Amino acid sequence: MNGISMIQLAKELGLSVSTVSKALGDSHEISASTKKRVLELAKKYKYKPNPFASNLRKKKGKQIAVIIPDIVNNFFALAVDGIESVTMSKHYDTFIYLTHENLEREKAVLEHLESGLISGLIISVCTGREGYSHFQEFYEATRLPLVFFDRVPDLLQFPKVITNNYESSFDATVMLIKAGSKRPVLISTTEPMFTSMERRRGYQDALEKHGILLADDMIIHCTDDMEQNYTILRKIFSQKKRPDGIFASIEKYAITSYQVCKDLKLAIPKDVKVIGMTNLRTAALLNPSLSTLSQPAFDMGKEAAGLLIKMIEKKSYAAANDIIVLPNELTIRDSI
Amino acid sequence: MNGISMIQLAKELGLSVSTVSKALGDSHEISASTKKRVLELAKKYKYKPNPFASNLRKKKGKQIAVIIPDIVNNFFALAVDGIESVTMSKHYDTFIYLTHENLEREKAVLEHLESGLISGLIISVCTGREGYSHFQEFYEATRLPLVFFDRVPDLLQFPKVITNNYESSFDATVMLIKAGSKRPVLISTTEPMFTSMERRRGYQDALEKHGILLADDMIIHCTDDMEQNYTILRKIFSQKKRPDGIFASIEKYAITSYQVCKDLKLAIPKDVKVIGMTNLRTAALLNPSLSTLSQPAFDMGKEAAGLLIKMIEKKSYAAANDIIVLPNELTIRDSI
DNA sequence: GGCTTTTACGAAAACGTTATAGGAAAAAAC
DNA sequence: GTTTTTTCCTATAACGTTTTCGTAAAAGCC
Repeated sequence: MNGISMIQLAKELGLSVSTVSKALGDSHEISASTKKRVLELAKKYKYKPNPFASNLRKKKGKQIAVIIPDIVNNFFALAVDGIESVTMSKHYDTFIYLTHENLEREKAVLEHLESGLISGLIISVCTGREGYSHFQEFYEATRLPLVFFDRVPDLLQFPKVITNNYESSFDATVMLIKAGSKRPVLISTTEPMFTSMERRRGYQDALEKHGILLADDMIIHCTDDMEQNYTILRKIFSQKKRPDGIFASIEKYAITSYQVCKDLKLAIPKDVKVIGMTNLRTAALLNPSLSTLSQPAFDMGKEAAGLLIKMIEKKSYAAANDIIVLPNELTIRDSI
Repeated sequence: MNGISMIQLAKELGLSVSTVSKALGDSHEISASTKKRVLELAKKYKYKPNPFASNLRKKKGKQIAVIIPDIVNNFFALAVDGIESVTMSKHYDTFIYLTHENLEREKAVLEHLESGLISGLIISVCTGREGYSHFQEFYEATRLPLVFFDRVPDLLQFPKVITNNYESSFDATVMLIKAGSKRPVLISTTEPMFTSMERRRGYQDALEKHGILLADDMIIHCTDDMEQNYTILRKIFSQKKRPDGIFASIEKYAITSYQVCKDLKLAIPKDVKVIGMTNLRTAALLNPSLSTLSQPAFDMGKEAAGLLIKMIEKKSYAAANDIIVLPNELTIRDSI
């Protein structure tokens, strides 16, 4: 419909289509002079190879997909930024799909991508109790390289980019305790996930090490629904025997915690000390400034994309169940 | 490489490829019984049409692209969320490209997309003084539908989704004045852009209407570089005759304004009253809570994507230089 | 029963590439 | 001068669809 095709180029040059194709591919079979002629005419007409024809013939393309639960979240936005910085420089195109923590949607996207539209996949899974067999199935069906980041399925043998969740959660909890919290709670997701498990382990071990008994109600499970979370937290913090410390293991939960404390007129950090796992740019500007455990989101995206492209381009990279671990950063501010 | 092809389906069914193709396309040329047989076998083998072959033959596909300056920005993240919600439901795939306010990058992406990879394009332009001829050229070359949102090139005849920037900026400025600001400044971009012009007009007219003389230094130009902005603002607010009100026309500027006021120990709203044009979810939690003029980002994305897909699917939709105007929302909090 | 129309399918071309195989001319080897 | 090798190009067959056209058989019509 739009631009000129290789066939037309060949015709005008008095060459065969295969010669033009090879010339554009800088093949050694083509003489320097011919290459020059071809390149010049191609440039003159702004020739662009048709990606569909090319992908069809080569049975692969330079398109990858990113599947994440949410984009309105600084962590994922930064990760996408990191991914895009790599795909851009390597001349890959990046599809984006949002699951909104909906497992069915995640499965649907995966099934859709079985068509072969892409050559690789970067995923941060949505919370779901049903296991991760759909990823395995996707891989069996397509044999496409996939890389997980942050929210990874621990049982599957795929390359992953994660952070030192256990250690940094341990440290964050210790900070809460040292700041004077006698009864710090963990706000976690309802769904079992490797990431949250690790954070939980860090939290628990820190409590244990400091002789604090872990009561059942000290691990608070929240959902993806902010209003529901508000209700849950408000109820807990309205109790007489309310917690005096919060380790919010997800960005959203930190925000809601602040909201609840504000509405219940609980002073931070006097009444409640808070550390939030978040990449909010405004953390320092909150009232009071929020102490954060932030993930190297941009770098995680970069690493994941770099790994994926390496896998796509080098077939040798078969035994790729690498796990890249990057460190989280603990920033203490006024909320503690 | 992966799944089964139509050819194999046809072979197993004892039908021709064309019959299978038509059956899967629910053509009237095919009997109900045959359709049923085809569908059943296709389902059994989880047949997925090869999108490259299909796109090549049909000369179009169900892929669109989104080009935005930034994703680590609540406004654009929400817009992408809105776009994705539509493309997802209409079974389109969405490419994402980030320009980071780099005009060369924007041009490069556009040129890359001239290959025909996509069937439509949604853009929010990056700040740049060189005009917008590359969009026109892209359109001439591809005849592909494009929709602009928020940051639109006012001179080009393309469909656009914008907000009532003039009116809402007027209102926001009036609020600052009524709150007692004698000398409210506008923090704007260095680059001339339709959006910022409109906001500026609203600001100016509000001043004029309230008898405040607009001095040269009351419109502060900031860039994309947050550190540089910090320096600029700090200098201005360190002066003896410093401003007593801020209308930050971009999310970033609001954050930096807070940072500067905090560092200079200027009390908000006592010393400086602030309204920020932003979609920050944490606006209410800032210290003090930030009064905002927020854009209906999600809905803008939805509208833009809806419009684009309508244009892609109905060829009749030629004279599409619609302009959809959505209202901004002014939320007064403690910063004023 | 002879005619036209409809139904239901198949053959083949096309979409624009890339890869394989082959071959003429030029260069190198002896 | 003949043989071998290298250089440089072409023809052709894919890749997996969709679409156009053609045509038997079935159905409708009088």
